[in-house]
Amino acid sequence: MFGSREKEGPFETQDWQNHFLVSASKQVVASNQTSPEVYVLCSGWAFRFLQLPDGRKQILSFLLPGDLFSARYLFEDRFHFSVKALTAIQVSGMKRSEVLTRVLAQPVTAAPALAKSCSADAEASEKMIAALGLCSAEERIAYLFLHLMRRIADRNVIREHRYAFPLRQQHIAEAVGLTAVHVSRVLGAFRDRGIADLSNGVLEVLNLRELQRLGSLA
Amino acid sequence: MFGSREKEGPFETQDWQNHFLVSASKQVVASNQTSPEVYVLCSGWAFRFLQLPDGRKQILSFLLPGDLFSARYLFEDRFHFSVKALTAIQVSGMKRSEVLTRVLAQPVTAAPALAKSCSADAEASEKMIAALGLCSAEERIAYLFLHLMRRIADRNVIREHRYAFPLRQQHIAEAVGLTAVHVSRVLGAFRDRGIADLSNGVLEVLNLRELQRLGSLA
DNA sequence: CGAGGAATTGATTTCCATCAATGACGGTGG
DNA sequence: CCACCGTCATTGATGGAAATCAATTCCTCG
Repeated sequence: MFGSREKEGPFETQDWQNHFLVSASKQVVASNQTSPEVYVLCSGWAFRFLQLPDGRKQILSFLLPGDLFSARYLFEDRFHFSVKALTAIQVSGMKRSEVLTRVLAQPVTAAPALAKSCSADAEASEKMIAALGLCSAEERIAYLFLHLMRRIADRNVIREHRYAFPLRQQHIAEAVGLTAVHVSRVLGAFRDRGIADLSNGVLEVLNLRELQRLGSLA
Repeated sequence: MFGSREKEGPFETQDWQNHFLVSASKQVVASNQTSPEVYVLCSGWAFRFLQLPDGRKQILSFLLPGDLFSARYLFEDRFHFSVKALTAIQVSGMKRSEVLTRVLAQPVTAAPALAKSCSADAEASEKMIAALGLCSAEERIAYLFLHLMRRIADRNVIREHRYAFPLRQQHIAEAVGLTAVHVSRVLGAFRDRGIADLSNGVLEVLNLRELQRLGSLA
């Protein structure tokens, strides 16, 4: 595992902590893999996904800086998904046993924080189920944009409705259950209708109201 | 809330515990509702769902006897989904504060159990995302059948590949993102091809291999 | 017996997939 | 510097899976 990760000496600061770099498009963890560490994404974008034996791939969620790969893996050592770097990323791995000891020593403060993280993940998953089960192509893509915009805005200051957005159309397709060709058509329609423009890794929102009307799910 | 639940005297055994009955098709909790209690399904089937303002409805999961409405709601008092009884059911409500106190008093034993429950929920949600994003109508329905069969088999002894299965075709449709009409056609095809027969609330599996080939997702 | 929900079946339409060709870049090496 | 290449995006033509519309049958239950 981590076959192609690039370790850097200066990051090895503690025996229970472990930083490394992964370049864009490289896989970070594989489904079914076990690991004595839990991971946090420190910089860049990544995504979690499932892959079927026949090659079909479903992106489950995108990971942004600060995200745990998944909060629930504090108590489980086998991954049930794979993770791939979207951009070049920095990852921090921490010994599970160490983290667990610290968490269990402070249950009253740690438990709600963990629960909150799990709960947010679960809520996002369930909203995605609704989007996939109920919504049209346009609605799904609008939903994905709004969901990611909110998460980005929670971390960064956004100017002029412009968001750094390193997704290829193929990633959007794999996240919302469409083909890349159809994603291209929908994005073209969004541009033509003055709703949003995703080009060159930047998402520019031209008509937030309309985007919300399509993708709010609320 | 619980506007139409039927409370029964004999069940009021403790001040922090609270049993009641809900008849088929009645809603048990509403999205956005808060509650000082956490709930366990004691008998019958129910389902969790999201509903959009325009009326579209997505079933998130089915609840079987023994299921918590959702493990993560130990730490949160606002539901992010609604629950409806599929059959007549018995529900047990327990004071959240009471349960929480007991859990936090025994973090080393309770935390992994809770985590396991959350993890199972999350894994199921993510597999459903993959099914909706990647699979055909036949594959999705086969997946739903296999998933529920496994959960039923964990609780009951199953004879001759026959499972009590109180779902209407409309429920299947709302769970896997299809219309009831199309579900009818697929179920008809399953019968014609000797794969499975769902009639009168009983699912009979005629060719498990083929059902697994369609719906295993593995 | 009649009423209403559930399932089935047929006809048609719609949305998205598929197949295929082209253009726009950005890097690479001669 | 520019020909070459691979990746990504776009666009058109066609096909297919599931939705929609509509009619009929089958139950169950009052």
